[in-house]
Amino acid sequence: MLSRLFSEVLPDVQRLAADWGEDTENEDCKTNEDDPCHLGEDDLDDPQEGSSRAESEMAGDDDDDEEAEEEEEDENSGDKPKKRGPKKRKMTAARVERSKVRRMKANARERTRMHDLNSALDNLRKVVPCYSKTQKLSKIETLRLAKNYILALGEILRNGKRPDVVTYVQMLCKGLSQPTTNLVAGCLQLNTRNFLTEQCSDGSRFHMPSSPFSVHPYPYRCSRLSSPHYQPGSGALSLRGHAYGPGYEPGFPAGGTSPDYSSPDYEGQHSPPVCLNGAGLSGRQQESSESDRNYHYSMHYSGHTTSRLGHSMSFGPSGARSGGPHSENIPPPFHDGHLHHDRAPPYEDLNAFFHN
DNA sequence: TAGGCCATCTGGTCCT
DNA sequence: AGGACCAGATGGCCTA
Repeated sequence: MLSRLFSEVLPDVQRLAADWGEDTENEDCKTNEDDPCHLGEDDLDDPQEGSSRAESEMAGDDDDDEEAEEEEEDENSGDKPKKRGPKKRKMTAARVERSKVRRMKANARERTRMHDLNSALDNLRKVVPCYSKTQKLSKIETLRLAKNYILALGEILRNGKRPDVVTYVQMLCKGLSQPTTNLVAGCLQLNTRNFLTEQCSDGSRFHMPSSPFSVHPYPYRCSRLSSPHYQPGSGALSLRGHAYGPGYEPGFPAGGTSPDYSSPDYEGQHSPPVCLNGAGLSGRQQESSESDRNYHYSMHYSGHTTSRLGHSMSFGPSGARSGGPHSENIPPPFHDGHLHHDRAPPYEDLNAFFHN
């Protein structure tokens, strides 16, 4: 039955397709297997409904036959009043197939595009003050934090002096969600504490490192477990309303006790290194058991390693495309799997720019 | 279970 | 025609 129907209808379909300048021998259907854009390999395993639906449609000939039959009926129904306007192209079987293939290609492109976008976002995550491979900032928070970070750095450069930590954190956290705010505050606080112990022998005041981008001698241990002041869920580090809670250290330059950032040491210096503790980011904790293992959360500044500048400067609008899909122009040290203190954040660019 | 976040599909629009 | 981009819809996953 089906074969008879097929043999009767197919010639008409082929003739119609030929009338429209399309060849039913067109390799579109075959290209589904050869097309690089075709959903193959993992795509075929994609549990997404749409894909499976499209594939099931691709596999089914009955639908096409029905459509072809309908078209034949339409052709014969000359009694009906003709519609005005541009004649709508009939969906021949070939056109249906082409449409499906086009849709699948478009889906594949869209996936690739979103993957590129996400990889770019990942790279952005790595250069904003808080970064963790296991507890990623959400997309929107990453963008907000990046915007605030740029504004903060610009403000620092404009004023020529460094704000106190509280102000700095407030600048960074403007408009961020409470968990992210806590996170950033926790980062800065922990890092400040580290610098107090490492570089400020007097211990009375927070000081920025004397070198603009001094490299940390070792990766900071910034997990929640490493912070004796962190209290899970307490919101202790909230900057909203200056509710610092038990995590806040009185020795910080809050209020009017701001250090003398106008000292010559500060010329051209940038924001303090910050690191990420494992706490405070709600909803994104993928492997809580990893909190013990993830100590390499810090941002590290290395202004003297200008040899990396060339790599950093390779960031650009065309960077994402030049290396093909999923490949940003990121030098190897930026990729996951490296210790973060090996990374050369683009602060160097800023530094180099103002020292040229 | 509700809400947040995310990946994917999909159709529309604009541009080449 | 086809690609890029966008926004809406949908469903999955995770956490509080």
